[in-house]
Amino acid sequence: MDTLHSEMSASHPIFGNLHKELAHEFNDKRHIRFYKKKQALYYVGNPVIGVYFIQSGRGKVYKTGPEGKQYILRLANPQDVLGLESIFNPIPYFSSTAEMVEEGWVHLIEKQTILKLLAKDYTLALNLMTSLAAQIVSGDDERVDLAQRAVRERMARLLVTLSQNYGTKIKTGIRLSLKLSREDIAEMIGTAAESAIRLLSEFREEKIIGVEGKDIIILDEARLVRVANLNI
Amino acid sequence: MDTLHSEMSASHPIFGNLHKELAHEFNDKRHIRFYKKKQALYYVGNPVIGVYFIQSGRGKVYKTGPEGKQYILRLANPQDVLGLESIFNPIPYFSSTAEMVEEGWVHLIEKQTILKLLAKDYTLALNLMTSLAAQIVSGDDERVDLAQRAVRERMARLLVTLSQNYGTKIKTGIRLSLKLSREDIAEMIGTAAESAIRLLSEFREEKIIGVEGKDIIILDEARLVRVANLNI
DNA sequence: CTAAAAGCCTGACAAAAATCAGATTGGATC
DNA sequence: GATCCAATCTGATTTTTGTCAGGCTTTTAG
Repeated sequence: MDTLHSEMSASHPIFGNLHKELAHEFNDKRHIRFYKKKQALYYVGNPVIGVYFIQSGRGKVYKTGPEGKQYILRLANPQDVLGLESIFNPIPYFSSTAEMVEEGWVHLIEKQTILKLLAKDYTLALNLMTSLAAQIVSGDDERVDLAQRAVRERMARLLVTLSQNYGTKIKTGIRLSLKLSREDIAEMIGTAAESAIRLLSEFREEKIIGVEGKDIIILDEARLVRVANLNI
Repeated sequence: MDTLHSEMSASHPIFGNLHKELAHEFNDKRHIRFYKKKQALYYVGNPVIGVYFIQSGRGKVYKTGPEGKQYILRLANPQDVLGLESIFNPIPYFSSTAEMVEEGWVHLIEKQTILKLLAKDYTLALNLMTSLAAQIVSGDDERVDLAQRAVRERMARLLVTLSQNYGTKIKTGIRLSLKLSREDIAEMIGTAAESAIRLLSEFREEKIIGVEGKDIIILDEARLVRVANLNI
């Protein structure tokens, strides 16, 4: 099957630009597996095995707070790598849980494979550090948002970010076909599901977005950016 | 002067364990400078020059939110390195601002020095990734806190964390001699200064802490941990 | 197909925290 | 020591957001 034999793309932000032989070694060492929706890649507290490369489908990484409520730290698209922070963290257990939001094929790359290749190719180290650094910077931004912005702003900002990363242009605007529940959306901005629902209804009444089942259509992106109060 | 000629410790989490010759090269390439209280090491948006190693004194790293209010992302002790996430972030500008809270000596290690040494010693890359990963994990924890915990819990948690990292044991408890204003404290947990003051007064009435000027004495750590609702 | 469950939505109310206003203290400066 | 300015503190009020309760709709499972 095609999916099983595909090589890692040369232009990939982490695994691209590696020496030919290393790239091949990488491909030999991968374990590939199909995950269903809601199936976990790894659980918080479990021993770290390696990192997960999403070939198809979508994942989410979350932590559970004191009252048992999830907080979604990041979403993962095809080509994204999950669990990086855990393999380098001194504590050898996963610091979060990852599960699929949409089913798909996922490669497991074992920790020792990464470490072995790291020692051989300096490019991989640089790529990994770049990826980790980007994760820190976006996490820092989100912390400022959580600390200082109202829920309405955070929701607007989330929709803007999601539409940039996962949206597809259609005649009337930008379509978001993420299979996220209202609860998931609420958990991405740290609010109650009811508040998230209310806000989406408000945005709908204000003609900023349209809703078609689970899909959200961004109708007035400029307005949304204004609500998000982003100074980009 | 002693301070100027000290070598980087062999046991340092980032610069320790390097090959002898590299360690020496490192020491040659450092720029060392004295910074006064409130003096900035770098500003958000400025081009990245390198990373900053705190030899003595204390620093804080912060971002400014939409209403001009600061959010303090992390404090830095002697031996800590600031600006790592910015030198590997693809965008070549600092993503935050860093300034001294207490005066001290700080080494600037230029970006190209780091990159050059990285290519030669795989240990440095591992150390750096470990440091970045730890930063991600603690940032993730704080995001969950901001999203799901009440201000009172966050304040308790902050005091616990600060006492662990910066506290000194005295007869009556643990003394925190950070020169932080109430506003600074509020900005570390994302609340208004008034709320922070009120909470500290509450804790004082409840005999959980004592206040002597800017110093805070943790009188009842067990109780504080309970208020923080930490499941460690 | 039908029942049961899960998810979505809305209103009413309660709680948490921000804002505003003013009083008091403390430290720096002359 | 007297004065000024900033930081701290407290109370009153408003705003925001969470919680609870109930109805409706869509999926899922048998």
